[in-house]
Amino acid sequence: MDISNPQNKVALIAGPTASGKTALALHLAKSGNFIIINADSAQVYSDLPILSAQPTAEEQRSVPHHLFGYLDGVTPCSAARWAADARGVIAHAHATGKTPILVGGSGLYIRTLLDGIAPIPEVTLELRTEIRAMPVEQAYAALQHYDAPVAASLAPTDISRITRALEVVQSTGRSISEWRKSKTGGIGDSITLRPLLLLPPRDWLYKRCDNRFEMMMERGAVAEVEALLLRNLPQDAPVMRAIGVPEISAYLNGTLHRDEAIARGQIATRQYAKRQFTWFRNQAPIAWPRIELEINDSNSDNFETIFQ
RNA sequence: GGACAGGUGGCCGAGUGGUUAAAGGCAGCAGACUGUAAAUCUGCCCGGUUUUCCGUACGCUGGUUCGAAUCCAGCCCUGUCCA
Repeated sequence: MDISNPQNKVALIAGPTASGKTALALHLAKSGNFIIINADSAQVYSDLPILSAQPTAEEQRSVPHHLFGYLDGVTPCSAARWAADARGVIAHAHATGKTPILVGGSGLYIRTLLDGIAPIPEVTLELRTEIRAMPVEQAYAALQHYDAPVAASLAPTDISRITRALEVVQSTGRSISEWRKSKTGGIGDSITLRPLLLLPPRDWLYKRCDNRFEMMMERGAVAEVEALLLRNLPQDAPVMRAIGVPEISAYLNGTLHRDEAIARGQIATRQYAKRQFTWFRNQAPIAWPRIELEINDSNSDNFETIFQ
């Protein structure tokens, strides 16, 4: 245990996209010996600094930032992968007397870091690719055959969960529901968490989503997607489905006009914010403080209590 | 001025006499959520406190019919074409 940081404090600022997390974290981080750690599943990729709304290079220089753009788009991230990486960064921060601030909107990632996750062995790329190539009906039928109870618990249309359950039984010979009876790797019990959930007014949030996407378009999002497309990554790679990539791709290949691409990108952003809102509102521990205010420069200081 | 085409629920768009509160899609709202989660999926979605209930509804007005979004007449509006 490190004497300079006896409490192993970890701050967390979570909330939907465009809720002002990044700015708030940066603002608060400047007041002390902090580092900022990304907790967003799209901001991990180096291919999308603009479209995934990573802090600017300048911002990243003002305070140490970690796990932003640290993976190449060919490497799909996962909750477990990110959690392991975050664990390492946090341990190092604590060892050097710094307090990490986790900032992000990926609820599952954050939960995995804190609570751990089922210790399921890595699934081979071959099997995974094979299973993901299956149409839903076929995948569901296969799951009914290999793991009927889990199949029964899932909607026959839920391709994402069906394929995961299927790849797990097929590669380990054991039901995913069995695996899930245990969780490993969570650090929640060994740290002092200072969480803060940002759940601002909906109309304010949506306006910011709209503005943000337009700003991205003006600041190079198109060129970013253009470069990404040249890489010919698989369509289902996480980077390829980041908000804005499909919309801007459609614009680039002439399927959509610029205005339509923007409108759709804005809608996708808002819908995503909405989903995150629902996640944090209902999935996060009730004890976590919820801030239902609009975050801005004039009230940011009020949240310094998060670090006390 | 004339000829066609068309006006459907917030938007797009099916429906051409009853089984239609009106397919489907979009947007919106609510929810789920353990390894690609910026993913994936579910419910609601004209109004009325639940309903096999009531009201209102397919440009407007009137008509035909047991019954009309669907047929007829007139009017208004939109698009394309001819003048």
